[in-house]
Parts: sequence; C-alpha cells; structure tokens
Amino acid sequence: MSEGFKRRTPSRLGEGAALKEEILGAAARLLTETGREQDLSLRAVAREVGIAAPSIYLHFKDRAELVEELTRRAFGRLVAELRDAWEEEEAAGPRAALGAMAHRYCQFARDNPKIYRLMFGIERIEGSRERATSHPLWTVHQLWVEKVAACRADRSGHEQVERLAKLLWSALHGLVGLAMAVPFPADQRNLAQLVDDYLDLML
Amino acid sequence: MSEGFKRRTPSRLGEGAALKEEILGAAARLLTETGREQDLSLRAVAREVGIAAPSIYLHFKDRAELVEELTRRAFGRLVAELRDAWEEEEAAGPRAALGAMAHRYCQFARDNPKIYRLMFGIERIEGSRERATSHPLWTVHQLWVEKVAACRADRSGHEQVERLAKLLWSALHGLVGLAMAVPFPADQRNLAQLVDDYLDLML
DNA sequence: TGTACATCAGTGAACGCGCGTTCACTGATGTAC
DNA sequence: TGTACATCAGTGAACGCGCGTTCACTGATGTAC
Repeated sequence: MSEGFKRRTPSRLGEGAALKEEILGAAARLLTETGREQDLSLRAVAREVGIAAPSIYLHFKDRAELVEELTRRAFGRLVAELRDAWEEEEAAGPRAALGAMAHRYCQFARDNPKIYRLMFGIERIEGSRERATSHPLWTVHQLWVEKVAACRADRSGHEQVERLAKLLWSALHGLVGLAMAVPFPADQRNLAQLVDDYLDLML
Repeated sequence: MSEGFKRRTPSRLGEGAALKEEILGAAARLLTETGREQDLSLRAVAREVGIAAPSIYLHFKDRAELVEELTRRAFGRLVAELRDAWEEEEAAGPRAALGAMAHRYCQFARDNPKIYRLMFGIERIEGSRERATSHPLWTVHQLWVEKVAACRADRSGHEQVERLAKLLWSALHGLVGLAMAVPFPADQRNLAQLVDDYLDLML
C-alpha cells in the first residue's frame, strides 16, 4: 500500500515458470508478514506480485491448487528444518537430538504462525481422503516415530514407540497452539521450558 | 435450503430479547451442523433464523459482537461441562476426577469441532488485550490449575502445579487439534487411550 | 537476410456472487386523555 | 369506552466492496521458408 505501484517488468524469456515461484513467494509473504488468514485471495496475491489476477491461472488451476501447493511446500520446509535440527545435535546423542528437533518444531510454528495454522487448519482436509500416506502430514508423523525410536533404542516395541511419538507431537502441537491462542502470553522462554518438561516426562 | 421458506412468526410480545437467543442458537447450529467456518455470516444466520438480515442489528452492534457473544457462551458451556465431569467422579478421588475432566474436554472438542476452532482460533485475539484475566480462557486455565492442585495435594508448590496444569491442558489441546487436522484418523478409542497415557505420565 | 506466421506469457474488462451495513419504512402494541 | 399518539420489533431495498473466474485480446519471441 504505502510503497506505491509495483508493475512487474515483463521479462518474458523462453520459460515463464519463474512467475510461478514469484506467486508462491508472494503468497507466503502475505501470510508471514502482513495478512490475516483470509487475505490469501488470488487478487491479493496478484497485487503483491504486481501482475493481473488472471495471470495466476497460467500456473494454477484454481485457488485451491495454489493453497495446496503452498502448504505442500511449507510441510517440506518444516520437515527439512526438523531433519536439520536432528543432524546438528546428533553427535550429542539421540536424546539431545530429539530435544533439538522438538524445539525447532516450536520455533517453526512461532516464526510462521499463519502458515502453521494453514497447514494444520481446516482448508486442507478435503481432497486427500484415501491417499493418506502420501499426505505431507504422514511424513511428519513418520519422522517423529523414527526419531523417537532412535531414542528408545530397543527398550520399547514398535507400538509403544508409535504411541510416544504421537504423544510428543501432539503435546508440541498443543503447546504452540495454545501459546498462539491465549491472550496471557506464555512467552518464548516459558514455552521452551515446557517443551523440556515434556521431554523429561516422556523419556 | 431443502425445507422451503421459513418465515418467522412475528410474535412481538413486550420483550423482544427472545430473538437474541434465537439468533445465537441459529449461529451455533450453523457451526455444529452444517457449515464451514466462514458460513458464519450475518446473512446466513438471518436465513437460518428466518428473519431479515438487518434485524440482527437490533441485538448486536455488529458481526464481531455476535461472534464474541457466541464464543463467550461456548466457553461457559465448556467450563460447565468440565466442572460437571469433575463432580461426577469426585467420589472416586481427585485423580479419577481429573481424568474424567480430561476426557470430557476432548469430548467437547470432538462434539463441537467448528466451535472449538472458533474458541481457540484467530478471530478472537483482537480487542481483549489487557483485560486478560477477564477473558474466558483465563477461567479455563484457572480451572485446570485448581484441579491439578487438588490432585497433587501438597506434594508440589504452586509454580509446579501451574506448570503441570499447562502441560496437561496443552497436551489435550494438541491431541484433539491433531486428531481433527490429520487425515489418518486416530479414532475415538485411540484418543481416549492417549489421554490416559498423558495422565499416567504426569501424575 | 527478410517476411509470414504460430506460440505463448500476460492482460483488461466484465460476470455474478455473497457479504456487512445503512436507511427510511411499516405496522402492531401499549399508554394518555 | 374511544381516539390520538408514542414506542419499538422487524423489514425491503439499496450501497459499495472484494472476491473467483471467464473471455477475447495483445504483443513480444521463436520458427519456417
């Protein structure tokens, strides 16, 4: 608004797929910086990129497809962050690495609250009914299971590991969810403390 | 839609506050039965009640006020449910009563997913900045603290009790939140099992 | 090297929609005389 | 008991808005001859 008119320089080289990236980038920007959840409209995205609204249809079938691609990538980033956190602390042993992963999870959610909400919100539930294991959420789930298993070594059966993984994941999810929702803020330090408490209880 | 025209019988006795109740009831119905989150529009509510849209302004300043009243009452119902669950099991001791409360909490969320989302969603954060302790969320928080304290008797200091209460609450919040979001459903029984696991870990 | 044409990224105008809100009104009920 | 009037719950029409999407277009680039 304050920065006047942007008009996309045409720059139409042989391949136009670059615009697709610009569109997804602008959509992410709208969610992280400025907007409320519902500001993710095609027209707002087009405005942010500096193109005409119909241009989006050159790269996405419709609004739903844009949103789906956006969340798919966000899940990709989340998983990458988690793996990264694990690897950074791996030398200190699986328990420490799992802790790092848990903290990074919360960090991601707090850094990208709108996107996090979109990932775990209501928009997404529709089309992906039976191909559940291809849903990005499945990947996240598997990652927790895998790493919790590494912590428990062979002290627990697979079922027990699955249960622990679910407990941990949903505890973290609830912690960041409440922290976002509640007006008497559990601040950053407090949250980290609570995460550690969970880990102590569980392992 | 399928049931043709409803037209509210005027019935304008001395007090018209009855319509306010009808409006709130219709709004709740829209969220629990039919609609997606965003179907909670003034016009949809008016349609559901069978009145003209402007009539809503006789009882609510604007849409925001309707939504606020709706969530305030929903919190009231939640707290009542929780107290009720506690009292039903109180005879069996505080640990059992707390368990009953935890299960009832999940039950409420699963029975009213749209409303639960509204209560802990994004809509509400705005106006209620500094009067935090008058926010209904504060009441819920206090209730958990009170009942966890009853379980811990004098084995824990106040700070420790607060922490446990937060852990429990957010664990439950995360559990139901993920259960709603995830397409490979942890079914009802599974969820109850996980709740028990949490309680075992914590107490 | 020069011309005709196909391709294709991107556009401006328009559509129909549902929304929140305003406004001047209607018409039944309760009250004053 | 009958008439005039104030009150007040509820209404229909209209406003301006932003939205998702469609459609016929423009105009630069790459290719065929």
